[in-house]
Amino acid sequence: MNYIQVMNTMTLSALAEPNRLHIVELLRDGPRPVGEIADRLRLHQPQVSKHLRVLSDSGLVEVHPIANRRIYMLRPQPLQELDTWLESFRRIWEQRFDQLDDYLQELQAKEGRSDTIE
Amino acid sequence: MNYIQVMNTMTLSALAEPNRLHIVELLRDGPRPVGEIADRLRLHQPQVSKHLRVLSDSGLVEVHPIANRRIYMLRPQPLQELDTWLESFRRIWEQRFDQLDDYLQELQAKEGRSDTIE
DNA sequence: ACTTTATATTCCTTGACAGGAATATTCAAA
DNA sequence: TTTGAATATTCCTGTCAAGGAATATAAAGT
Repeated sequence: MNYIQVMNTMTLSALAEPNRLHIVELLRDGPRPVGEIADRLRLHQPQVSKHLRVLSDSGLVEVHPIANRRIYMLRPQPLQELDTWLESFRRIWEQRFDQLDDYLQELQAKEGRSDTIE
Repeated sequence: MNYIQVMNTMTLSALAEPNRLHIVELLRDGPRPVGEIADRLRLHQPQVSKHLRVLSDSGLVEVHPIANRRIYMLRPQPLQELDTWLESFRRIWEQRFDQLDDYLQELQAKEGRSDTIE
């Protein structure tokens, strides 16, 4: 079977915001409580909470409440899906240089085949 | 050397728009002129042109004018960079289950070390 | 019971961006 | 050199999302 890869835009738009991308990159080094994220990225706590909510809604992070604090941690799944989606492009990177030629041949063939309009 | 992967948000926000993502997924199958993209995705030509401009600005596609038409084609680079960026997360997917424990240990160590405020 | 600490939520304003409609540009064909 | 086909651009409008400021909530310490 040849599954057609369709990508989820929620993941992409969550990552597209620079501060959120930074948060994700920070969490790559391990789980962090909200306050520490705010400190390290020099953001105000409320904005960090809001960004974390978006990341959480898109499944990119999960929370672990510990006492007073809430520890945020990366969830692999969405990034793995992104990886799988990219997989479907890898084969193309190799044949790349033939693509345009192929298209042109296809085009010529079509026009040579008949003079009438398709 | 251990390069810290930083990702470009232009690529991500270009891909985050559903119609643009569809265009990219369509171009995965080969180069296409604007009109055909519009037909296949049932979009109006002007919007397609506008989306293609965004994709072009972010380096995701390149144009090849052929007579009257302009053939758009994927450029591998931005997707490859995305792939490289994801690479930096792969190691995490394995140690994942230890992460939270590690963090808690770290936390305990810190608190056990002294009673004074840091 | 308060007070403090950590985090989340709400309200407001502003800017970016997507789609629609109309128009401009470019090239080819007659 | 006018006409037509393919594509790009402009202008307008509405929507949505991000940041700031203030406030709410929740748990811990005293």
